[in-house]
Amino acid sequence: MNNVLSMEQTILESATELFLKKGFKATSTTEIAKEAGCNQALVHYYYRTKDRLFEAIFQQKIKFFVSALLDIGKEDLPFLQKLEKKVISHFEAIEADPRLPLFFLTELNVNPDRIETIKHAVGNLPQQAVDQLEAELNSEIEKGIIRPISVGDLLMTIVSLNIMAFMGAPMFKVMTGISDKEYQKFLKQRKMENVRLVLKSLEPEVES
Amino acid sequence: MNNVLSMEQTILESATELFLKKGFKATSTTEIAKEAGCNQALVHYYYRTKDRLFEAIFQQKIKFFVSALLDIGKEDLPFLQKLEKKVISHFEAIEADPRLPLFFLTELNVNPDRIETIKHAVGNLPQQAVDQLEAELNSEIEKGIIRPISVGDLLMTIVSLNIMAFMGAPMFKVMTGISDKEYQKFLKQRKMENVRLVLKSLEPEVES
DNA sequence: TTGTTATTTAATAGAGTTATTAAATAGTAT
DNA sequence: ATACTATTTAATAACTCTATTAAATAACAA
Repeated sequence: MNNVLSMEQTILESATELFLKKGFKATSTTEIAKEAGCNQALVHYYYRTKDRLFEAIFQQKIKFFVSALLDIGKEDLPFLQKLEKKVISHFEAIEADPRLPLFFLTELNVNPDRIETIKHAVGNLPQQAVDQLEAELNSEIEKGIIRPISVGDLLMTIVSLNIMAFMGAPMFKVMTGISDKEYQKFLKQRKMENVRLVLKSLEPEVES
Repeated sequence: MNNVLSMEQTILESATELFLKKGFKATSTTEIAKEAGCNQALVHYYYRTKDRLFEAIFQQKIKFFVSALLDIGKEDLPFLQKLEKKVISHFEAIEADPRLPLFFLTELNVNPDRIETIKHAVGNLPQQAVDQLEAELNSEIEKGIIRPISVGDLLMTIVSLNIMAFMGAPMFKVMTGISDKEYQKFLKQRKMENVRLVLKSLEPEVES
């Protein structure tokens, strides 16, 4: 609880808040300085350019987000139980900062070059995790425990359900007309709903 | 195929492309004019302010998007078949312009006031559609054909799966390392995968 | 206290932004 | 051809933004 942060840190935190809230382009270094309580030139003294400052934050957030999603439970549980845990921890990782998914998607859309930043920040961690999941998945499929499904489809399902539960809030509220409080209630039970959906999606088809 | 659009129309179209690509803040009226092939002042002559121009486009796109999602098949089909059709037409509506969901979410995030624009543009159409779906849903639940589920959960599932299939592309590519071409293949089969997932999610639970 | 380095600020160049105004050009009706 | 209106442009006011530079202040070691 060091309440006396260095100005360099304070600037980083103010910038983080503003970039997450308004995006790269709509945030000015003047604004960041004002928020941090310092002269605008100081922002440039510590981080040289607005873009470098942004990159530092973007990279940090990507690392946090990806590693939160990929720390694979190494426990030796049955596949479906491990998967359940994974869905839950993924959901909770997004819950920890629900602004991140939209932040990444937006900035990647405006400036696709930042994909390189991501690749550099996360390395081949995702690829490894996907490969491992795929191996386990195929093993279960062969055993007939779950229906044939590609690892891409499974991942897309998990990520879609979990991310949109948070990111889709504004749209969802408009469509259904529910209040913030009701949405909080909705979110509380949505985590287990997503688990149920994912597990259901793996059940072998019943021949009709 | 009227190739000779009025300059007013040309400006609107150029602005649409730029706003969709780079967002409100990162697009300048100068750039719009250049793209349209006219003087910058002309943009203001026709639309007065950048914000009014944006609002016109935002409203138009919201109307297109929402109505595409809500034109409920009035055919008298069994519920699950109607639902299947709905999932498919929703998917295809997004496919028609995959940039729209991220566009709405981003601009709504930067400027939450635009929710009013949406409400004004779509009126109570969504509420009506949701109510109707809810009635049909509850009727099927009572009949025991599908498991108890809230209309919110069902809608969230459909919208999540369909939107993220497109919007999540950059993230998905980074995670799995697949190419654009492979992603196109993935998308082709994803539509029916989403239908399967939604229908699966409604199956009554088997008592264990 | 003096010298040295680190932190912070004021000032400003240079570019880009929105929006307005008056003038120029094109189009059309009489 | 003349007058009237619609379209388009040039010019510019008033900002805001990024980045740099030199100067001021604070911190600290000798």
